[in-house]
Amino acid sequence: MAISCGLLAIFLYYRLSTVDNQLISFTEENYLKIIYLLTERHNGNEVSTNQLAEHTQTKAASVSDMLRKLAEKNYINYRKYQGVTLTEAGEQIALSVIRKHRLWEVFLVEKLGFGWDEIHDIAEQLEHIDSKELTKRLDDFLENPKFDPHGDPIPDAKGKMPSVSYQKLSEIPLNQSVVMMGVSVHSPAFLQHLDKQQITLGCDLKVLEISDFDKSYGLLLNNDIRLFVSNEVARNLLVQVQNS
Amino acid sequence: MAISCGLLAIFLYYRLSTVDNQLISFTEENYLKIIYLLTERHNGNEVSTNQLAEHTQTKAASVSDMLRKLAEKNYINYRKYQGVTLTEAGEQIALSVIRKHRLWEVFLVEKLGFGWDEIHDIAEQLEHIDSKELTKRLDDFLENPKFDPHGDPIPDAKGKMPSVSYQKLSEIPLNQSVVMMGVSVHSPAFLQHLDKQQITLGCDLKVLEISDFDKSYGLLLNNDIRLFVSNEVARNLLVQVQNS
DNA sequence: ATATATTTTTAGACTAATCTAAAATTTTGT
DNA sequence: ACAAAATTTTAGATTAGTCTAAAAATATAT
Ligand SMILES: [Mn+2]
Ligand SMILES: [Mn+2]
Ligand SMILES: [Mn+2]
Ligand SMILES: [Mn+2]
Repeated sequence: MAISCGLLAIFLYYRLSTVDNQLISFTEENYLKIIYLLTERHNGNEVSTNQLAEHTQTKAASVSDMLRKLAEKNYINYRKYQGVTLTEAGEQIALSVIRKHRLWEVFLVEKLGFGWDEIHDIAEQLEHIDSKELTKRLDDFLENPKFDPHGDPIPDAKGKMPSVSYQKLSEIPLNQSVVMMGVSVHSPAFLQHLDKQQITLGCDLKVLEISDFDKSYGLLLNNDIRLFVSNEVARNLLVQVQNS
Repeated sequence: MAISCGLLAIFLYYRLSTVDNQLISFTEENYLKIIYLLTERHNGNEVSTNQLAEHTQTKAASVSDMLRKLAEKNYINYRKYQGVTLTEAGEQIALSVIRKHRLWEVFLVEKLGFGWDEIHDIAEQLEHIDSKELTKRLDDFLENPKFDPHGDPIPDAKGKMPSVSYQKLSEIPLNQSVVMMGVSVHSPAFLQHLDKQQITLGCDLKVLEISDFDKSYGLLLNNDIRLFVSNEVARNLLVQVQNS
């Protein structure tokens, strides 16, 4: 009985980063991850302080402090009032965190049977577990998945994000058959809404009509079922034309 | 692409405890866990400030501060200068952390193929992941293990620690056949030392002699192999007489 | 029993991450 | 182009967790 033994508890806010042996906190990892994702969403444009405040659930003043600190550590390119982008070092940390987040999400769905709407908050915690060997073995255990349960691509062990070319369903011409590849909103409410209509990753979709009345989309699902989804839904479904 | 969505990042030092909806930090969880394990090791006697300082890798002054705080939250019984024990509330938190630690250790060995000497530090991180549903599903996925890879019992979901009755190999009479059930030291060095001699959980051991020269133990392993282990090793092997 | 040694607590200080309020800068609208 | 609005940064505080040094309490040893 009894755990113990010497180094029983070396915990907390700091761990040795896997990237360049600089100390990095959970908080810093989260900022870098969010900057990466927002930059990606804005096609490479700078991320603003207010945007970061919104996504970190803090105030702009707190973000300014953190940006100064991240800039000192050379994780971000920062000119006051001008927004930020990641440096190469910062991007590598962000990609490592995103890789872990998405691998754990695959684990939660494929191995533990969670629904895709239940996993994000748990992955927010697991993404900070620091062990290169663990990530490697998890990746193998999951058979090296390339996409997470929301269709998001998983960066590889070398920190390279696969490029994907998805389009919004709302931008696809009528009667063009496409495959459902991902979602651009990850809220449980949205994902559960899709579940109810049997819209899942990999399903076949075809826009048959756009209603004059409310701009909702009349779809053919899996060449079989007719259904309507709101314009909002159509704009958040990411699809790809059949690759023949 | 892009994760994001509203509550993307609610992180850090505080989470809602699963036990009684009081906020509890990683640090507090670690103190409670260590108090539990040291109390167990001392057969229910109070744990001292200096012992905690050693095991938390901090100084006695820091421990005193934390003890005041844990006592205010009614997680420990604390009279100044007299050491501490856990309250029922504190014990439940400790057992929840220990349960998660040991379940994750089983996962790392059984599913990811880690050696029993490689898992402790990773489990130190994973034990703080806060999701009752995750723990429940992990437990099922692992087929409800009762012991971790070091032979330590896993507390059940209701927070009850199974009682085990192991003896040190050094206290077993000569020629008594016993089963190897656990280790009382968890250092990688000790575990690797056992690996080299093929001493594993569940193996059969019999003390054939205790050397007059250096008090080392001459053993019969699995009714087959003769080997010597140091007195130190014999005192840290936990065994049980065959339950017929 | 009393002096000495050990352990524990307190006092005062520091860092990371956060906040509010105020000042500085940039953007927008006419 | 310039005033008003919005955004961002700075100033000054707060909290959790830690530290060192000093004081207080307890344990030990003759
Ligand atoms: Mn997610
Ligand atoms: Mn995802
Ligand atoms: Mn362990
Ligand atoms: Mn263990």
